[in-house]
Order: sequence, then C-alpha cells, then structure tokens
Amino acid sequence: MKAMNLKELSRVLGLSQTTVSRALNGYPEVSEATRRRVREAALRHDYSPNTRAKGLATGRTMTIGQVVPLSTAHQMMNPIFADFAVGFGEALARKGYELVTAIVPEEQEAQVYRSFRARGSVDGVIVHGPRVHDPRLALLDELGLPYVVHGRATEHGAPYAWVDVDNRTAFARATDHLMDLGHARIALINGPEHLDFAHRRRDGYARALAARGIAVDPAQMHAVEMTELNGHAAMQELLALPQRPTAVLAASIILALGIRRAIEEAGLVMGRDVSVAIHDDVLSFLQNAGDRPVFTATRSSIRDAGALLCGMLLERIDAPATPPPSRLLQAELILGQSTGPAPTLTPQG
Amino acid sequence: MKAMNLKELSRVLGLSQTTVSRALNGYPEVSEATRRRVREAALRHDYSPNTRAKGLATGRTMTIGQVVPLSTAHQMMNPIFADFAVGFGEALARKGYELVTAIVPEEQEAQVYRSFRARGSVDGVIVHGPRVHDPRLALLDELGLPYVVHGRATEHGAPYAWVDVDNRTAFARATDHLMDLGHARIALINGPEHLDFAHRRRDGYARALAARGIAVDPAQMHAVEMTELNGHAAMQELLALPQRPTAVLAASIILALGIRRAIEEAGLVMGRDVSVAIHDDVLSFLQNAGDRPVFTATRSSIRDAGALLCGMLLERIDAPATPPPSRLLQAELILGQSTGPAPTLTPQG
DNA sequence: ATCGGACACCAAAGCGCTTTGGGCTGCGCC
DNA sequence: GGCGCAGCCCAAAGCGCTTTGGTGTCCGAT
Repeated sequence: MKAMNLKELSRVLGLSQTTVSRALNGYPEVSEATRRRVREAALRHDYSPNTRAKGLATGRTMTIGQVVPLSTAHQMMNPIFADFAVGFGEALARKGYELVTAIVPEEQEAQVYRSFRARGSVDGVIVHGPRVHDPRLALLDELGLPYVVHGRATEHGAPYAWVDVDNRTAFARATDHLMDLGHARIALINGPEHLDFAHRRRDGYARALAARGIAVDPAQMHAVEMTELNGHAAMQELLALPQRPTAVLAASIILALGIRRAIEEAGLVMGRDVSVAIHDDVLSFLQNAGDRPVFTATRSSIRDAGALLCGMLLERIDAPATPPPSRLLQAELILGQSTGPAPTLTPQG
Repeated sequence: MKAMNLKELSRVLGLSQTTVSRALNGYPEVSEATRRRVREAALRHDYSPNTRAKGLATGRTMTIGQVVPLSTAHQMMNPIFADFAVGFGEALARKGYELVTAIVPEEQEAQVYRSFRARGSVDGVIVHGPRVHDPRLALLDELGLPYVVHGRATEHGAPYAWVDVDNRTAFARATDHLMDLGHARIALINGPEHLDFAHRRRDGYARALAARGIAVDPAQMHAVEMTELNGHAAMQELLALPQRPTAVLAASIILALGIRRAIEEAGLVMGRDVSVAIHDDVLSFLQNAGDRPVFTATRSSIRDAGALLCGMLLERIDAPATPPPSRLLQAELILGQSTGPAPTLTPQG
C-alpha cells in the first residue's frame, strides 16, 4: 500500500499539482470552493505531504536536533533531560516540528553537529549542559547552525541565546537561609564543576558565606555526578569529618535522596541534626510538593525552561539576524521539612 | 556558506555525479584509485549526502520514530524512557539511523503513527508501555509500519516483535522469597494495571500467594503511577491498615523511595519491621548496587532491553516478511538490606 | 584484423514536493 | 470594440540524491 501523494491526489481531483499544493498551503490564488474541495479530498485519502520531498523543495527541514552525550556525565543528565525534553518536545510538536536525538559518545558530539550541518538534517539545535568554557558554541557559530543553550557558558565570547536559572542567586539565598537558621558549618554537595551551572552554584554559596565572614572549607565541598549513590558517598564522608557540617546544600534532589539515606543510616534526623537544602528541578517522578515539602529547596521547573527554549529557538531560526535573546529565571525558595535551626550543641565539636 | 553537495563535489573532481555517488557507496563499478580520490575529496570538503535527498531517492529514511505520550502516565515513564532511550539510541546511532521523538497528548498518538506513515518520515517505530489490550499494534499492522514492542500486549491477536522481562516469574519469585522469610501478609504496590507489565506482575504475585494457600487481599494491593509521592501515599495507607503488611512488593525503585520514606516516618525500620522487595530497572541515576544493595530486587536492565530492541527493529525493517522475533528476559533476584525475616510478633495483630 | 567482454565512467530520469512564470476567462471601463 | 485587470489555474524547473541504461576503451581470443 503506497502512501497517497500529490500527483495522485491532483489526478483524482482533476487539478494540477500546483493548485493542490497551493490550496493546502493556504495561498490566495485559489478559490475558496476549490480549497475546500481539496482539503476534504486530502483528508479523505489520508494525504500528508512527504516530509523529505517538502524539505528538499523548501530547504526547511522542520526538525530540531539535540545530542545527548554518552559519558559518565550522562548519568546525572538522563532524568533531567527527560523532563526537559517533555517541555521542549511538546512545544515543538505543537509547532509542527520534529525532534531528533543523537545519542553518541561524548567525543563524537562535535562530529554530530558537523554532520547535522553537512547533511542538512536540522534547522537548529539545542545545547545541553554547557560547560564554563564550551567549544560547542564556537563550533555552532562557525557552522552557522541556529542554536539555543539551556544554561550558560560563562567564557563564550560572542552573544548567544540562552535560558538559565539564576543559580548564583539561588544558592546564595539558600546559603543565607541556612545561616539565618544559625548554621555556620554548611557543606556543599555540587554537580561536576566544569559544568557552568555547578560553577555558578558554588560561586553563590561561596559569596554568601564570604559576605558573613565565613571561610569556605574545601573539606566541606564535594563536586560529583548527580546520582543517589554519589550523594550518599559524599554525605558519608562529610559525616565522618571531625568537624561535621550542621547543614548541607545539594545541587539536585537525586543527590539529596542519597544524602538523606546517609543521614538516617548514621542514626541522625534530617532537619534536626543535619539540615538539607536542595535545588529542585521539579522532576515529574520526584515531586517535592505539598504544604510542607520534604526538602527545603530553590525551585525552578526544568520543563518550563524547555518550553521557553523551544519558542526561543524557533524565533532564532525565523530571524537569525536579530540579536540573540536570553532569559534569566529566578528560582523560588520554598521551605520544607529538611531544614531547621542549627543544633545548639554541635556534636563532636 | 552553502553545504557542499554532490554536483559541486563531482565538478571539483572532474567526474560525473554517478561515479562519485557510486564511489562513496561502495559500488564495484569504480576503480579503487578513483574511489580513494573521491573519498579523500569528500572528507576534505566536509561532504555528506543530504539526508532528505537521499531518502527521497532511496525510499529509505534511516530514521526510527517513537512517541512519548503526554499524560498522567508520562510521569512514571520519563526516567525509565530516558534510560531505555540511551540503550536504544546508542545502538541506533551506531547503525547510522536517527531517532525522532514525538511528544504529544496521549489521544494524538494514533494520529502520529498515521502521519509517520503518510509523510513517510520513518522506517519503523518502537512502541512503549503496551497495554493489556493495545489498539496501537493493530493500527501499526494496518499501516504496514514495521515496529517492535518494549513489553507485550497480552490480548493482541497477531504475532509481533517484542522484548520483555518475565514479569510474572520475577514477581512470583520475589513473593516466594518473602514467604520463605516467613511473611504471610505481603502487600503489592504496583504500576497502573492496564499496562501489561503491571498486569503480569500482579498475576505473578497472586499466583505465588495462591500456591501457598494465601488469599489475596484487595486492601493490600495498590496500583498507582510510579512516582515517589504515590509510593509514599500508598505505603501510608498500608501502614494505617488494622492488619498492616509485614512485607511489600513494589513495581519500581521510584515507588520504593516513597515507600521507604513512609516506613521511616512511621518510626519503623525497613528490612526489620517491614520488608520491601522491588523490581529494579537499573536506572543510571538510582543504582541499587554494592555487595549488599539497599533493596532486595528482581533486576533487569532496561538499557540492555533498549539495545536489544534496536537490533530487532532493524532486522524487521530489512526483512519484513520473516516471522517476528521475540525475547523473554529473566530478571535476577538480588538480595539487599530491605528484606529480613518476618517479625515474630506482628504488631497490632 | 575482428570480435566479445571486462572495465571505468556518464547522461538523464525519477523520488515528491514547491515555486516561477506564465495562460485563459470574464468583467468593468474608456 | 479593445484594454486592463483580477481571479484561477497550469506546465515545468529545480531541490540533491540514486539508479537505469547506456557509451567508449582496452585487451585477449579467434
């Protein structure tokens, strides 16, 4: 069963391909009566224009590319990617675009962008997990491939389109909140700090401490890939410290799961013996919700960021010459059960 | 900067498009010397054949489609999808295929398959989260679109290609294990039971109980979408029961996170007061690993299933006439800290 | 010397669409 | 009556590739 095509449809209708094409694409040169007749026939015969042929003829592919690098780092990204992709992908589908995902070893990522360009398979791409210095942006600039970045790449010279959470402010606020509760020894369990967001989070944390004259202690800072196991291990190390922290700031709710486990295994109570504040991406399967959520958190929906970036990317594609837009989202601080006043008698010290 | 194309490349080389095309595609009608010269030039000029043009000419699109339905159910699927997609997508990329993902409201899923077919945008599709009776398979059969199913659709009449974990056996084994430990009141916190895998899991659980003469108690069975919050709520209900369970079987590690939280909030100890056994999909960000993993689990890697299904789908595309293959994977039972002997004095009862 | 057949290459058609550059009516107007 | 002008519609070119059906050359065999 071959799919219906333009030629066949126009033959059935007794019209030229030109007219049928124009009728379906809303050109004014065709009478309303004919247009209706054509539309109806297209529907009846289940006709949709062949994507490839249309792309060839128009030069537009109506697809957006994204590459998910396979690497140790993918572990942290997967669940976050997934929710981001839902926000992004839904908005994209609504506009009639398709989303192609390349899952390749990290070192092949540049190659994929090159091939996207050379084979003309996408109209634009979305860049995930930007690093502080990220060569991908320069490459995309060079290739002339429209792109938007989820996050920022601090050291990239040229302007580019991005949407980011104000990580610095968020972590400074969370740190302030903990200090307001009387905590002075606050640990940080961060994501990998070559990633821009983690870099900024540490910065916000460090600045807030410095502003109150508290020295940052390298022993209180961990930077690990954001898995439950890593959160657990990092927290165990922190608890074994002679000067163990009374509060912990964690870069993700997934880390926090492991952190909580370590706290409980040590016979301590989260929110009483050790306070925990996290950044919450509002993952669909791990909601930190309710009147009094489990975790005190700086919250910003990654799904919303996805939808926002989608709109931005399509704009860039339509008007590549305009200066690239950007958007800094503020995270809200929500108070949960995982934080409380600093213990008055710090144990062991 | 326009991308290099065949015409231009052949002009540069002083050869016909035919010869260049044949040289690159490995046809024998071209001398080795010429082939080398062409290959080298293609590399040097960053030439890759335009995907759409190639697709138009060959009728093969070299892309696989998947649709991720946006619905309440997506919440449970996201993180699992993500890891599956890594396994599938990596294998796919290795074969030179692309993966397009449509993220649409559930009720549009059929429409997407129709449009995949009508617009000729994919060579095949992968079907996620099959239901006990799943109309999608009949639709795909009718459309003549090659597909493979991750899981099974019990009531689908015709043969189809699938890879599934032996859910029934896995849950029967886990139930047996709990009974061997002396548990008699074993609850089930399952996924939504219109989904085939959840249906089979309940069946395995029920059969194992029945085999030892234990009646299944509807009050001890929950079927919810697999989020942390739902696991927590279901466990709270179970703990409030006059006859509360001494052990719980959970369909996912994500549910188990909420289950553990409810147990601890009730002042109980998991593995001592309440045993928990789960099914573990080996999610990258939530590993249940180590000598003595946190959770006793039936384990089967969803990533591996993805890679397996990829190979299967490509085979179906190449040889649509062969009888559809299938593969039933056995989950291994691993013992963790979350299970222990049934308390000798059951509290409250 | 002629022929058959590898061997190496090529021109042109065709994949299914959009779009350019018309053509043909029928109308109102001078 | 002729002209201009909408209003509708069409034939054909072109997007970048593969593939069919060749052509021309060179060589060994007859």
